[in-house]
Amino acid sequence: MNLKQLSQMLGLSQTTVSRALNGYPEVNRETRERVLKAVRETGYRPNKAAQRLATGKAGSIGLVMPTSPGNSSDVHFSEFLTGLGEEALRHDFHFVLTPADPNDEVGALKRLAASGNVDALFVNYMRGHDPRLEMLKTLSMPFLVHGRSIGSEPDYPYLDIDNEAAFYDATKLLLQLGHRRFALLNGPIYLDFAIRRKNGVEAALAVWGLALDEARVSHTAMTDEQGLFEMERILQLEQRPTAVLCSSTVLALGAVRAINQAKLKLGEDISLIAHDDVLTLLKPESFTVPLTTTRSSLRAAGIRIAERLIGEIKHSETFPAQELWKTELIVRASTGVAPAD
Amino acid sequence: MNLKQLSQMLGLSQTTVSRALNGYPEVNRETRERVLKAVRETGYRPNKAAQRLATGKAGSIGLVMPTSPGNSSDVHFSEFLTGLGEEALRHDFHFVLTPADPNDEVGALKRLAASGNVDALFVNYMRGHDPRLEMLKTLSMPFLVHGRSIGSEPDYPYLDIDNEAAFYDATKLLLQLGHRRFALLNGPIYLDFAIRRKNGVEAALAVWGLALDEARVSHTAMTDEQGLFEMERILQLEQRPTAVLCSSTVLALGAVRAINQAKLKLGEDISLIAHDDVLTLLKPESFTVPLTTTRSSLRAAGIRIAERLIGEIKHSETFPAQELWKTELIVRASTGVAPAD
DNA sequence: TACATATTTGAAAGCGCTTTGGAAGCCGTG
DNA sequence: CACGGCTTCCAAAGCGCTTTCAAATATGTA
Repeated sequence: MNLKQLSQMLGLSQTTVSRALNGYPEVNRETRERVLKAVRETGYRPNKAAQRLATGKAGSIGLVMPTSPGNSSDVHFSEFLTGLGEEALRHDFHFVLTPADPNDEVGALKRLAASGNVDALFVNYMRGHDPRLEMLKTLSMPFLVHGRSIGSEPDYPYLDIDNEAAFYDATKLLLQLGHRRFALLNGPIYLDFAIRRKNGVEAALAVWGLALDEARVSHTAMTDEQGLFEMERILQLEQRPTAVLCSSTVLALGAVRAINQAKLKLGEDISLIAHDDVLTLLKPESFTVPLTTTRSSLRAAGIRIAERLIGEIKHSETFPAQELWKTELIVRASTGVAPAD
Repeated sequence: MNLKQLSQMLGLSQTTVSRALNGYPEVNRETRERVLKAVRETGYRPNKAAQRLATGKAGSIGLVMPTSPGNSSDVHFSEFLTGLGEEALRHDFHFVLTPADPNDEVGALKRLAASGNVDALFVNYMRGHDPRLEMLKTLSMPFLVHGRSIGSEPDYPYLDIDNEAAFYDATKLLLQLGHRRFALLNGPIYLDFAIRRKNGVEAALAVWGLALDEARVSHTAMTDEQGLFEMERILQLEQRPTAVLCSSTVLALGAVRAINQAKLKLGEDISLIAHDDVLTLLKPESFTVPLTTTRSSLRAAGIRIAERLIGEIKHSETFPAQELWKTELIVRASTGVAPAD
């Protein structure tokens, strides 16, 4: 069933049917309803390739699948993708995926753009001074960055959360509770968000005239295993910290296990604040001791990013190029007054 | 730059240029070379949408991204995808991805097929009597299954490894070494491969007149954390097993940790065989005690599946509909003679 | 009533490619 | 020389949609 057949069936021209379907105003209400009814009955679906050829729009967003160790296929990425997918589905968009050699992400992106299969690009897992940015700017294809790239001119469209403020505030809370010795379980140091979070912690400490002890900082993949491992290590240091900041609830999962194994009481002997991406599988409120968190939904970010990209493609809408979301500091039982020395 | 311009530039017809590019035989060698040279110089890339409209081939494979807990975004899936991607890249194919609600995988698949964006479908993470099969069969679009679905008529095209034989052989080896008490750390029981692997173990035990004690079996997500957890549990049972079979080296990672923590010697006090998907990040030979494994490369499976699907789409080649790969039993230090009681 | 203005529809021209159905030129053969 | 058969090329007809331009009808105004 194609447009021609459908329009003949209805005794209308292809023009009118096409217009009715695409929501143009200049078609009579009755006619439009008649068309929509027929579509429902026949199950007609416009041919994408034809649409694409006619409009030049592909109806899809390209993304390069990260396959490098440390960020590949982790639970955060999948949570984000779910959001992206939800919104895309709503607009009948889809993703085109290229799994790429981590050493050739720029090339993969370039090929994806040249393939003519996508009309917008999306990148994430930004690094400091990320080389992909330069390339994207030369491309004359809409793109959107999730996160930012410290060290690069911020003249590109992005959606990011205010990582620095989040960790600044979290640290400040802990400082106010009397904590003076801090640990930080962070993501890979080459990633932008990790850099900013660390900056946030350091900035808050500086206000109190304190510095972050590098020995109590870890930069690892964001898995619970790493969390366990690093927390165990840090707890064995002399002068163990009384406060811990975690870049993810996944890391916190391991960290909490280490804390329990060390027979320390969370929220009493040691306080912990984690960043909560609102993962479906891991809720900070359902930890034995509910976790204080800085919260920002990764899925919501996915939805928003899809919304922006699709809007740009469809109606060449312009969105604020740069969005910086505030995180929410939610205090639960894992933070308490610092223990007396 | 489009075909028309290119052909005018060359003083040829579009027909000839198109034929030259697509490798048709009825074009003079000189002419073809002239065309190819011009393509290289101008950087001409045929418009995909137009090709697709003209040929009806989309040049892409659809897949539904599993987002359900337990199989979402795990390291196995990403390894497989890398293989798929490698081969696809070679043929200028790409994937179209739909993240789906785990309760509506059938619907997602259907929409993907109807979208006209793909010309073949791929499914994996097969379950017993998988409902997706019925749907795929009605679709008149090539598809390929990774794995099989026990309980369904095996009349669909698939690529699978012989899970039953793999675990049969592994168990047999252990039996021959004198082991009599077995544990099995398996994947989720609703997944086909888990069912078959368990069957393999039981079949081998039956030959010796033994049965698998359900208390020593676990069905969990294939993470190292679960491996650790379950192995700890099993080691605390009275009459602990002397031999362990793991459905993945990832599970084995945790299991080995539990074994070490229990101060047991791998390959002496307790033997272990894991199934090795040849993950880039986790090599059984680099465990402290190298692991005996049943090996079959997940990435190779990805490559083969892409090859088959793309071949079918491009040249309507027909491949053997059903392939069952044998796994390789590789003996290393983690298996030894059963300890005297 | 006549004319201007909305409102609604349609014919036809693409979008950039593939492919069908010839046709031109060349060769060898009888 | 005439003819069939190759080889090599081309004109033109789609593929199924969108969109421009124009026409037809309905509505309002003087």
